Amino acid sequence: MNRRLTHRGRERREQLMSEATRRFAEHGYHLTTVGEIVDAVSVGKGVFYWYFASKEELFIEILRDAQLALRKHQQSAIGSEPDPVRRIELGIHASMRWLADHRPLMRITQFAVTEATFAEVIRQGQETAVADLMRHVKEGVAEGRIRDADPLVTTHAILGITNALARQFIRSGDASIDVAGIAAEACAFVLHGLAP
Amino acid sequence: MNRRLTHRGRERREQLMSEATRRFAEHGYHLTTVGEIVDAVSVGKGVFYWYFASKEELFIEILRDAQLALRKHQQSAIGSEPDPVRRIELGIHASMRWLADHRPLMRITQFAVTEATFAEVIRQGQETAVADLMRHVKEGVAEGRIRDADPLVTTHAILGITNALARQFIRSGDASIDVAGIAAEACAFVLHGLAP
Amino acid sequence: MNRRLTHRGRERREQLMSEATRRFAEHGYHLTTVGEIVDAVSVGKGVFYWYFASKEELFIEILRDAQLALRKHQQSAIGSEPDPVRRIELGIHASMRWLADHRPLMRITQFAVTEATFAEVIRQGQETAVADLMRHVKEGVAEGRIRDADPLVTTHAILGITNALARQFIRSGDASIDVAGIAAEACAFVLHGLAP
Amino acid sequence: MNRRLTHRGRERREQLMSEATRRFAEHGYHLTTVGEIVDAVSVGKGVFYWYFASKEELFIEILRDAQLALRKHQQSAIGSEPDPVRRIELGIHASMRWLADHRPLMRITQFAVTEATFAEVIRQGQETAVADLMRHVKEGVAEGRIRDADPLVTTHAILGITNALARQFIRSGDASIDVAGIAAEACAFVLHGLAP
DNA sequence: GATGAATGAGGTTTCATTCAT
DNA sequence: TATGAATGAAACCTCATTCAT
Repeated sequence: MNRRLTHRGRERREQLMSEATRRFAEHGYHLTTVGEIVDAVSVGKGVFYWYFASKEELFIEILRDAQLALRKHQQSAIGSEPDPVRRIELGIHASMRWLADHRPLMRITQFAVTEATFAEVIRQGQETAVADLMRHVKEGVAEGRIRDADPLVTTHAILGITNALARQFIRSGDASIDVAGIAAEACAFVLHGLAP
Repeated sequence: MNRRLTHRGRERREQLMSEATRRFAEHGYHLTTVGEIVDAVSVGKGVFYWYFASKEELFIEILRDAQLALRKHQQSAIGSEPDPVRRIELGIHASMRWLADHRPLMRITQFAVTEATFAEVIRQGQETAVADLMRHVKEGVAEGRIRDADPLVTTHAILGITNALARQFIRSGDASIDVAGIAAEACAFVLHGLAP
Repeated sequence: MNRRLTHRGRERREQLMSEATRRFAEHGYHLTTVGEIVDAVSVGKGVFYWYFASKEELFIEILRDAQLALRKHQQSAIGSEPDPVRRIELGIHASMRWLADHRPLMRITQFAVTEATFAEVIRQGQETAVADLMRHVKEGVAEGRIRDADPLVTTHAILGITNALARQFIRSGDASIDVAGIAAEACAFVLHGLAP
Repeated sequence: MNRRLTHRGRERREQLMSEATRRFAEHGYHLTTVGEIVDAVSVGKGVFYWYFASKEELFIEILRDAQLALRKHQQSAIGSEPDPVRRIELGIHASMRWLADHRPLMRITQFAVTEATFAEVIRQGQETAVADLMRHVKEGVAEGRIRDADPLVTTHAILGITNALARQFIRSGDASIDVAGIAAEACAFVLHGLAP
């Protein structure tokens, strides 16, 4: 499946990926058929298998790309900010922004979490995300800026809030949503919890 | 499907549901076949369709039962506690306990979230859960015990933390996990966020 | 695939096997499709997979049955004949008779020889056939009734003649062929070669 | 497909044929794909169809070439030997030698026998081989050197032995096999059968 | 109540062949 | 000559559901 592609080939491939992404997001992996995808792009079925080894492999590729892109977006947002707490805030804002800009990928990832087939890919992505974030948490604890609790739990709590709010408030296609506002509320909760 | 069942009939039905629950949790909805379920219970396919209108209906029933049971468990744990913050804590502990005791149902619910087919059922359950919790939050805000932010967001943040930690730390079959400890950490984060 | 079958079920299964045998013999394994077979029997595709795990498994079953049946036929023809040379003659006659009566199975076996997929099954059948025949050959050599050459080669030579003549003279559907005559000529050649 | 080819063109063509021969011999006709062949030779699919009208035509060409080459080899080995029995012996030796030197072609021929598609080609080759050999047999009978049986049957018996022993003892890639020895045993059997 | 049998649309994938470049 | 891309029929197989017994 590592073909050398012409310009036209690269375009086709991306066309198929984007159509597949849309449909996977809308109906999930199992209810999306290869037939639908190729019909939507108006090509024969063979084309699909010219560019992708299988439906599963395509899904995994989409998934990996998404994880990579989100991470890159976070890193570029955080830059070289020295304050660990500030880094966490920047990360939350960046994630929220990216998820809002790539809703289908958000849904695909959420779906993949529930399928044993993709567990390994998800696990790797999670692991990286946790490692990235936990670094900031530990540093914050060391500097006395963050409550001294189990950093792994703290990390998962932060991720949990971010994802839950993203899922709830920016899942739908409604573009008018105040993404920055949601991110700000997430940050506030992360920083203070329920404390008034 | 509202049959009057004999004693033996009720047993069969429950046997099928429990087997289905186990398999849905392990392989997901789509990869679990009716054939597998009836084979595992050693009955013919006709039996399945005697008790359930369809695979989908069965799944929905499992889902509804789970949501109901979790809610009951929470309510009985909260009792008539007057302090809203304390009620939230009790709710978190109860949820964590119940999820740990019903891991397959936790996984099934997580799966259902991603399927359009079950969106409505999930939405209803969520709505109830949010309403239940938000009552405490609003009361806490009114009493000045809780930071005055959008109560809906706050509610989802609390749910997000609870679910994320449950998913992460209670998902596996490992029975030796310190459920109460996880719940306590969740409460701590909910109450203080990162604040030291 | 070890189902308990009803009477009707057993009939269906045999109907499918016999239709498949006919077609495998006529067009070979690859050019015979499951669709053709079930259409010829006027059932849905699922029926095929209810009775057989796969097209390949069905083919193997036909093959094994054929090998077994031919061997039984040979053994019952040979009975307890004490003379090893006579046993060989009886075996040749029996083989020729059976092959003439089961032409499709003859063709299927000949086809299977050329497919790596079925090599193992064929090898086992061959091994048994060689062992059966070689016993007579060795005994004949010991009694001075058979030329003292490598018994394995001698055995394969006898099998080679039998199969070649069967293939050539009784392959076609022409029922008027003098099977016993062919068998007699095969025996004559086996006994004397070209010697006048 | 009767193109005038450049030198390089002829080389390409032979390269494709030799790769195809190898693969047809190893996996059979149906399981060998045009894609595999062109990939192995590192050319595009178009090249294949530039040199050959179809996969089938290619196979037939390989088959015809093989039959022709074997026949030439036999004839040159027999030369102008006057003794018909000796000619048969020389033919057996030559066949065995050639088959040992061209194992893939031996396998391809054996496969082709079982496919209706190639029946005609095989029939023609067989016919020629039978005619060639039968001439010697008839002459031998006329000279009283060969038992007076149906010459057609005798001819097929000789071919049957030769092919069976070749198949059994020369099929594998094992180069250490005593080809001349096998041929000698084949001749012995042909000359005397089982007679001591 | 219960079973084995049957359905058949629909799933993923393959592959000989053709075509535009 | 040569390639990558495209075709699309057809292959094998699955499975929710229904039905006759």
